Amino acid sequence: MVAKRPTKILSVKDQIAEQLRSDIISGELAPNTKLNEKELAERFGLSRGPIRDVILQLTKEGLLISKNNCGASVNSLLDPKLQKLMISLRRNIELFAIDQLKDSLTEDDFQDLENILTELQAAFDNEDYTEVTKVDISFHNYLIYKAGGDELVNIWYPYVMRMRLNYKRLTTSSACVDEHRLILDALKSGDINKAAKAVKANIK
Amino acid sequence: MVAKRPTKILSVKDQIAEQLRSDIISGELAPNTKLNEKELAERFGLSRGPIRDVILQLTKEGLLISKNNCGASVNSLLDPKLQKLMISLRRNIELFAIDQLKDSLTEDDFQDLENILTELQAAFDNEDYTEVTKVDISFHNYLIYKAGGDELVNIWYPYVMRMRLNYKRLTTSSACVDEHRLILDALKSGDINKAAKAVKANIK
DNA sequence: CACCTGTTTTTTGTAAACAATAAAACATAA
DNA sequence: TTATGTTTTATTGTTTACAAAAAACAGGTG
Repeated sequence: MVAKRPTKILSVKDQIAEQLRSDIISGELAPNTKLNEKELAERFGLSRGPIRDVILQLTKEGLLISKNNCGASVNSLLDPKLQKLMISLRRNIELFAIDQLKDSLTEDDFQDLENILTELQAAFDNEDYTEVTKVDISFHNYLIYKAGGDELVNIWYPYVMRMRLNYKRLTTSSACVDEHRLILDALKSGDINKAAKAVKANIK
Repeated sequence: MVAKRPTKILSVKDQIAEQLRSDIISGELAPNTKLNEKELAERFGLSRGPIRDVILQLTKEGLLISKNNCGASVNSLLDPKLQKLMISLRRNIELFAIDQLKDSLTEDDFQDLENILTELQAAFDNEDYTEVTKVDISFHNYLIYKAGGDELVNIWYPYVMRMRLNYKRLTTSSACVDEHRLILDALKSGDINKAAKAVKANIK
């Protein structure tokens, strides 16, 4: 049998979560917007059960905020102090990942990362900034997962999402692509310090 | 009207979550134990709905691990590398909290913290180590909440719980009380550096 | 005996009805 | 007009029933 890259199967809930995250990141769902379970259920053609699960999940990720018997709404922007803390925490995690990956990245990995960069550039060219954000995240996610699996992704992901809330309008400059190019090239050349520097420069 | 400290009202789900956390921390629910929704529902005298919510919540906290259509089980111990990372992250958060609290702690706060220390000592004397853990956490939680509210607590809490999994059997030494005493005294004297040092020494 | 295959059983995922709580609208009295 | 208390409405929390998936089991085949 041919070795095939496993195609990612997403559960219903994961797909809905993904969609809501996009809506929040894109600004379609502005901070403090109240989410109505019934409406969401109708929108996605489901019952309220799975919707409630997704809401709980996004609440734990910090994108939503829920109060007992009062429903959930889109969280507001982070206090600047907390945002600085989060940047520091996320850097800490990503630098850890880089360090772990020192010698374990294969040619296949580099190819995957190259492909992601291509997608990133394409998203820019299409001016699809929601997609840019998603691809950007997927680049980092690739490294984080490779370094620490689901466990590490789970502690990292909330920071990324929470921070994105604060950067609604991504600086449209394609500096984003360049920054990730720097990271990838440093990794390819095996220069960990350079990679670490590039990562630090990218997370801000 | 007399100023009264607001009594904490816990939702049904929060109480169940609390109980399950205790069971996991105490070791009653060992790593890799599979949780059955129906059994849990019967144990707590509820239907499966709220139980599922709690399971999802504890999964996000890292105490449980869930797979689609396969249920949830108690998470296993952290890889030592990841544990080191988590210690570093948690220190980062708690040092931030100390820094924020520099000038904002009141006499009431100090009294509250003193009371917690008294509870901690009492739990030790009773050799109720599950309670010790809970009170220990509540001490830190007090500071974290004071410094950054629910937002900060939410990013901090998972680290604490996840780390506790690794320290099943708390070193029974009452050094724990002393360590927290050091933190509190440093805070009282307004010596931030000393407080920071004491916190670092306590998180390990 | 190992291995595969189809069936039964158990468990989780989803849907829909019901109960309880909170928000809103309204009426009443100071 | 404002404040308070009541009724109505809307929304969330919970239960129950049903559908789908996974696990356990049994029988047949090499």
